[in-house]
Amino acid sequence: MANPVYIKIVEDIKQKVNSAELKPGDTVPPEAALCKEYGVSRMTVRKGLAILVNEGYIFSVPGKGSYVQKPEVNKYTLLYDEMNNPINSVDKARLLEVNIIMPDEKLADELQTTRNKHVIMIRRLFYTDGAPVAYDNKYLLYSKGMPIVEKEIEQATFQEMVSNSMPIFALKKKISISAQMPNEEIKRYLNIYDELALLVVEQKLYNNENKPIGIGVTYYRGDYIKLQGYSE
Amino acid sequence: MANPVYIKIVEDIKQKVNSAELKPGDTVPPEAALCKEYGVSRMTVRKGLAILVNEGYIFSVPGKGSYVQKPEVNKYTLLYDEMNNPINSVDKARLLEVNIIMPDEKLADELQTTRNKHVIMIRRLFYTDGAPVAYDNKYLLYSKGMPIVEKEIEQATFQEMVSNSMPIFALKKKISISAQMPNEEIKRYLNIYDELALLVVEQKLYNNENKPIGIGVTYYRGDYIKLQGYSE
DNA sequence: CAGTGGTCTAGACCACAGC
DNA sequence: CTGTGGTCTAGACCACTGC
Repeated sequence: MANPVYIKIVEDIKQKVNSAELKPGDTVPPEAALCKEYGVSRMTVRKGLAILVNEGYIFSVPGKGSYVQKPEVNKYTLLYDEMNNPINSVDKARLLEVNIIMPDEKLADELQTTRNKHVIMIRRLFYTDGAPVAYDNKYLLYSKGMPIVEKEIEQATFQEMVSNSMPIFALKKKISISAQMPNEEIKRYLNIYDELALLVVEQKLYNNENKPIGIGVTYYRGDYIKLQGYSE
Repeated sequence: MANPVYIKIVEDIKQKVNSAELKPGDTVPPEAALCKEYGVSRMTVRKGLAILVNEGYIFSVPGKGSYVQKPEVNKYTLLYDEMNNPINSVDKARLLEVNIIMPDEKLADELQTTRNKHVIMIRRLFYTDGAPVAYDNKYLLYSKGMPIVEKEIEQATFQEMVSNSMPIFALKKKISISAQMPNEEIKRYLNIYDELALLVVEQKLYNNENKPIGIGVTYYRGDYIKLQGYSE
């Protein structure tokens, strides 16, 4: 028993929850009671409860007590890297086009900017074993320090493209995943002759004031990519 | 400034990280220094640092110090509910088949069971506005207390199917997402006459000893579903 | 050895719930 | 009012690191 006391408290309560001895909505014994039960000071008990709060097992209401939380059954941790996925990896990227453009109305709207502000457009192809596996299209609000040198852009992930002008920690991202059929242009780029589905991943990057700074769509050959996630 | 001191400490350090004044790998000032700087006791400083550890900003090494963490750029929180997604919801489910079967070798292997153990097979269709939008296929290890009453199964999510026999908190889940073309059977079920891609979501459920207790695959019409996630 | 973080105590005062 | 959780103190001892 090298474990600290608060870990014991955490494990005991987890076990009670997992065995349904404590059900969602039930009250956890008050801190004072746990102090007595384990013969420890209140700070030690609170450290244990803090861990349970963090892991989503319980929540506390000041003045009332601590309660067993309803589990968040629909939340998963998804691992997504533009150029690496569990069944395949991009080994080469080729720049099709990089341009500074004025956004059309739809794009200006999505980026919460105006039509007279510069936007960098990047179009790339990703390759695995010499074969094109994904078509990638990004739009970035132009700001100083951005890489517009082709060499720098070619192999960069979305994060890396903006990280020159802002620290990566301040980035918020949204992602949305869907399945589509390829249009003629994408069929050409990805050498698709038969029927093949695309996995489409849209990314939107925001700064820490929640202003969008870039959007991107990557179209993956369905036989190339598999995204994976987990919960607990 | 109604905020407690430790929140102030958290915000100050976050700001330093976000502004690149502290870069990944840099040392955070030792606790004793922060105590002096803020004129508070060590426990208060430690509470602040604990939050930063939890949020992935820093990590601590006993005997050495605390360091700024490299951000986990590839982790997203994905919201996935079999019957609800951001652009649509299932309003009706129809049971195609429920059966107790003996698994073939591949299935027995995936469920880490043997071919003489009972497995429940469930096949369903999900509907939105009267039209079929997804075909769902699940295999559950049979255990006592499981719902094999058709009424109960029809509208149940994967979690709910097993929650009678085990508390939902003890569930671990893996999910994998891909895009495929429908086969003839699925085309029939989902009324697909043209070219339409499927978004395929595989789920695998484990108990808290990491033994698989069920696997399921749901085939969604690509024009029906969009999965969404976020980071930060 | 001194400096670091990890654990823990035995108090304190506060704001808030509910009676 | 009592009981609850939230914040905070001023110490303590430990194990580990690096010199």
